[in-house]
Amino acid sequence: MTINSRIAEYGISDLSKEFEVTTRSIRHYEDIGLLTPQRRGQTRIYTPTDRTKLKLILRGKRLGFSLEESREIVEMYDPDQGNITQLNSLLERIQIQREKLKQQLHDIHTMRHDLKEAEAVCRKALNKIRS
Amino acid sequence: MTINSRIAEYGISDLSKEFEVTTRSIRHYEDIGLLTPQRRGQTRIYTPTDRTKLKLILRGKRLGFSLEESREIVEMYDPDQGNITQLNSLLERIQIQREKLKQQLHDIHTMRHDLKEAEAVCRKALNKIRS
DNA sequence: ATCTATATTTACGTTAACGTAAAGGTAAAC
DNA sequence: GTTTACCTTTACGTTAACGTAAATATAGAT
Repeated sequence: MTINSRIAEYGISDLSKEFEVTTRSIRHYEDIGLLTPQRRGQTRIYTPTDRTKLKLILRGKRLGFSLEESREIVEMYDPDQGNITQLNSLLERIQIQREKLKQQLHDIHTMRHDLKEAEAVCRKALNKIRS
Repeated sequence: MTINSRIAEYGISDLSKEFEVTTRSIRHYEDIGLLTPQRRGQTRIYTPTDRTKLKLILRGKRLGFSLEESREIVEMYDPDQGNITQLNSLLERIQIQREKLKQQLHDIHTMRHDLKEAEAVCRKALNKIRS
């Protein structure tokens, strides 16, 4: 894909390489409506916004989000700023995400602590063997 | 399940209720060798160690770990403290887990920041409507 | 004794998130 | 002008992590 590098746009393999994800996956995200790139002919052209959305999806994946959960995140980045009801529902979902992240944060801290212990036990065992 | 409550053991539905997970899932974890409860007759009896392992599995799930990834964690809690090679490989895997958690931690912080921004935008839009 | 609750095994079904292969279009390079 | 390197669509396949249903066992309550 030779894409104009002065105005910001990307080909599918550009994104594929940058984020180390297959083109199949990127197309899949489009299939389910998470991405909606433009077309030049029949070739997909991605804007910086598309790129950011992809980044959000992949970050979600690293945190164990399903694609449906990531859809929420993506929609928060690119919200339907319509009426008050929608905005309030958005605020609510933001709050729910916060809670989830809080729980994950707690889990990570606990797991880090456990790993420290595991390492200590391990090192002790090694020392015992050496002596 | 009526289980002796002085010595610590649990029935499958005890654990199911405590951790809000189906008995099917608990049996599944046994099917793939993540749990190995004793039997009384043909009924499963879980020790505190089993319970802890289950807790580790579920914590892993909340962080998006696959069951195979959680197997690593479980085995760290209950290691084959055999030879030096095994202990060193264990130390290595502990380090790998650390890296992964570090990345997740970073992702969480970024996402929290993004959520804050999203909320701000949202509140601004609400204020604009009201005025 | 029989109802109720909970346990078991077996086995087929389901969903998400892609993988993979086939068949073809396009455009620059040699 | 034909290879090379991409791009496309279509469609069937795969894996993980259970769900769900059926048939059966057991133990305590009425």
